[in-house]
Amino acid sequence: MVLVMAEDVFKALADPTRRRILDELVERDGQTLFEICTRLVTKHGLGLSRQAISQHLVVLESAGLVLSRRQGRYKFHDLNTEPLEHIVTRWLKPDAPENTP
Amino acid sequence: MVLVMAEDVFKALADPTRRRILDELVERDGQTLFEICTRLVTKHGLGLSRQAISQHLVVLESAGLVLSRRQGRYKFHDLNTEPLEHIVTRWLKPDAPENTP
DNA sequence: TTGATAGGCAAGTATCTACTTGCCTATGGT
DNA sequence: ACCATAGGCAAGTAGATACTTGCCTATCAA
Repeated sequence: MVLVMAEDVFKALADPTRRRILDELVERDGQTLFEICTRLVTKHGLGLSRQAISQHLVVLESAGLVLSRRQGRYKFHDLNTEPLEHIVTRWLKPDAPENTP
Repeated sequence: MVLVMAEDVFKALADPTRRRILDELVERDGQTLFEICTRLVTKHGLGLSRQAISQHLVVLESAGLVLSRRQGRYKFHDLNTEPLEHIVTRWLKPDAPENTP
């Protein structure tokens, strides 16, 4: 497993296009780059090139928010919500029961 | 109440210095700009000007993560964790977590 | 093989963002 | 009144970031 800093997670979430990509993967997991591209363009009206999406996926992977598995000439992308569950509790007061360590 | 977009919250959290400021406010609420400045410098070794911190506080306020109350020539800053509780659940599956492996 | 598909690499650009510097206003103490 | 403190405003700058364009490799199907 690759060591993922909270830094990377926050930076990955800072971009609206990357958040859209996560939205896409929540709706349908295991999409390829081209699938994500076409769905972002058609459903959200984003006029972005394939490379732009590809670079966003690299950022999301570095943050651990997306896991990819190669299969032939296809590369499928899966959402990984595990990094999301820790980053926010950092500032939540320990009075809430779900935040107590 | 000011309308706060999720966009602003994510952008506010993207900067490490702003996250440090939130850490400071978790530890001690109601600090002034100068208090935050000195504590960031002494405790975290950040060599930042007062204006830098001031501008960060503006961003945090716009995101709704910090609430400020003016009192004479002092302006006290309080942490508001309310925006943090919604932004992450966006990508967590709506059904019960951790029960479907 | 050839050709089409899926994806990656690298350089260039344009915009954004964090930070500084200098000057300004307002409040409180003496 | 004076002056120090607390903070804000605005312009400028250096670096980061999102996006494009062009070319390249790899896989599969005919």
